[in-house]
Amino acid sequence: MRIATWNVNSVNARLETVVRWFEEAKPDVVCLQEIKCVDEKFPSEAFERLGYNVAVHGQKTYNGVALLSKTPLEDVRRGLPGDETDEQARYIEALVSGPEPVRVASIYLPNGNPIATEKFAYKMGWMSRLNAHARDLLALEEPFVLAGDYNVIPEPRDAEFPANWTGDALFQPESRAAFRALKSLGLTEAYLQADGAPGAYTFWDYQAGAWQRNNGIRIDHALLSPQAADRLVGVSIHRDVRAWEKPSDHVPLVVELDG
DNA sequence: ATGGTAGACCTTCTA
Repeated sequence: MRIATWNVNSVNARLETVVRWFEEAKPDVVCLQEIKCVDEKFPSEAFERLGYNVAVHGQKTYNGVALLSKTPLEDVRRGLPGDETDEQARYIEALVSGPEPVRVASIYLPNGNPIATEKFAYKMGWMSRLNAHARDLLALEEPFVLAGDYNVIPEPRDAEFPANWTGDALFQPESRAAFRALKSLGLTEAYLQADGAPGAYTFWDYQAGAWQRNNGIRIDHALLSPQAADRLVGVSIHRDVRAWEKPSDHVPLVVELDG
């Protein structure tokens, strides 16, 4: 089964592009981020027409995440546990049913810029809560995939111009350490399993000709539980989508699991 | 050092 993650930068502004990609890539499960709409404005019918079940955790104007699946979504959880006062819609998780069920989460980790503000503190707090939740999920000893826009550049090789990101929340030592800490819990980064080559970027800014200059970064990631990692067959980045008409600034990352 | 673009929405915020 193919599980994809894609920050679409407004699902309604991007609908034509998103539907086209669904038709071409035929993913089984998709984690969307930055849908930028409330639940009622999510274009569910467009995806249901393609045979997907839909679960949404939306928000007005900002953020918003969704899960789409060919098989029914059960046990849906909206919001990252650990802070009842957090109103930002950045996490949705569900059990993807089927002969070999997989729990899947769509993650939109806070950007955190500028550093030295409450935004960076929020990012670090969010990563700490994600770590705690991942520990809880690992205790279940089930296959699960945490996929999304992590807003973390893990290593210098994950940026075309790493020096440009000095002082940016995406490349701060604390952000990178928190990402490493997640992996240290026993999660497998799908990327490293299948493709260790540098330059495998997932984001190119709209500004300053970043795409034309290949000024990209790798910030969309998929972390797998041991039970999911055992089923990992491959990973691909749909880089060509960045050159389509009216593209998102992110491209889809697709993880293939056996079964 | 600045500004460049995109989206939601209404004037500025987020990225």
